[in-house]
Amino acid sequence: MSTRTDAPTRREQILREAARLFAERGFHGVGVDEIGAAVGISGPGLYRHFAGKDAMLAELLVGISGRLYDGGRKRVAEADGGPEAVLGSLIDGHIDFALDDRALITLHDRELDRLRESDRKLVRQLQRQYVELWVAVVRELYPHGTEAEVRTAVHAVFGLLNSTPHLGSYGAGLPGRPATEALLRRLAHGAFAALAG
Amino acid sequence: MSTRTDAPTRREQILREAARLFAERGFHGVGVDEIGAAVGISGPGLYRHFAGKDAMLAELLVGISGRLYDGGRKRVAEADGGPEAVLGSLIDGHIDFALDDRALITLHDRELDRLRESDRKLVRQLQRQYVELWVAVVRELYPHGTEAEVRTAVHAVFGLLNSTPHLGSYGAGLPGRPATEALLRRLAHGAFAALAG
DNA sequence: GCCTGATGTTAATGACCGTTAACTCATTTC
DNA sequence: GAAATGAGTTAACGGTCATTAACATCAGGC
Repeated sequence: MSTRTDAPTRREQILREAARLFAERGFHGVGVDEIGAAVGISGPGLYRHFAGKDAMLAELLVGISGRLYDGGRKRVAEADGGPEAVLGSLIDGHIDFALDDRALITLHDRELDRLRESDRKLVRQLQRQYVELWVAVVRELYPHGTEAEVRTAVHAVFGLLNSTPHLGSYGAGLPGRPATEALLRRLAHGAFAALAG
Repeated sequence: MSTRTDAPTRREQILREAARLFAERGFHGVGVDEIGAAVGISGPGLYRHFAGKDAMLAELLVGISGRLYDGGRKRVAEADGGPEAVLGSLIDGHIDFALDDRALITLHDRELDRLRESDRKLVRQLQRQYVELWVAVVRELYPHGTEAEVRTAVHAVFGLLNSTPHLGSYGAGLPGRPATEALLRRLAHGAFAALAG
């Protein structure tokens, strides 16, 4: 439980840069030499820290889905004020995540199939559990929707919240961070409200 | 102007299979031999129809953005009934597209940077023009929003509508096609309605 | 003052893969 | 009916790239 003011360890540096590069140019589009260069060492030097390129991707994806799920569970447990408050907290958490870790968001649904069977299973299970958190609370709020409908709606709202990485190409003229948060929050609530129909 | 009951030409076969494979495993993840095998010829045979693997991707991406933009323009021109009707028509069109061409949707925002500079520019320009169609009508409907806000909201709704490819991994238990259409339509309208604040 | 382990380095290896070469075969064209 | 053209084939080339080998450096612990 360190206070996280420590200097980042070499492994962490590598993971961060690898995430950035993978998100920019895809897993296959980035060479180990490039990743090495990004942290000031050269290609094969990485093998002192990771078993291979695949291992980096695996650690990134497992880590991200785990953090997402844990964060969600915590929010479900801690929010007080009924289902609306829980859903609001889940939305806020996901927005933070989407804006903080755009690179990982991109990776998360782009490179999943590059993983070994076992890792892929693990990631998918974490994803599914995270979705279940949302589905449970949304069904509580809008009980007349079918399970399938609600699940699809939750995925759709994820798509909405995860849309910010696509804005990068548009140069300037974006709203600032707090405005974007507020906007996404409003849109997500609006979409769910339409479920009541 | 053929009535499109013709047998698909070989080029078209190749493009369709290439799109499917690229979407499944990424551009770099698919070999030319595989693409060839999918249409019953072998790797290098493809070079009778395309200048190279890159050319296939380029044709797919330019084609898709072009069709999207043209469809949008047509709908803006033809819809009657004021901005709400136009927006409704744009949403319907995008939903059709997202459900019909999931593979291309996936490609569209995943492999854009594999293109030659000139093709990439063209695709981006078509994308931008398509977005502008939406931004114009949404601003008409919700005039108090800033340009940046509206643009971000439009992108977010694209994310929402394009979310269906991510559902594939979830096996059965999805709503049927018409139900999915209706649901996405409702969610999109709900999100935009929240812009009014 | 050495030994050891952690962390790098560069050079070599080997697989994969896009592309080209050289050649075959059927079909159309004159 | 020969010539040309279109559509394939297999074999070879060449580059890229992850991974491994072999070697270097340098910190601490004893």
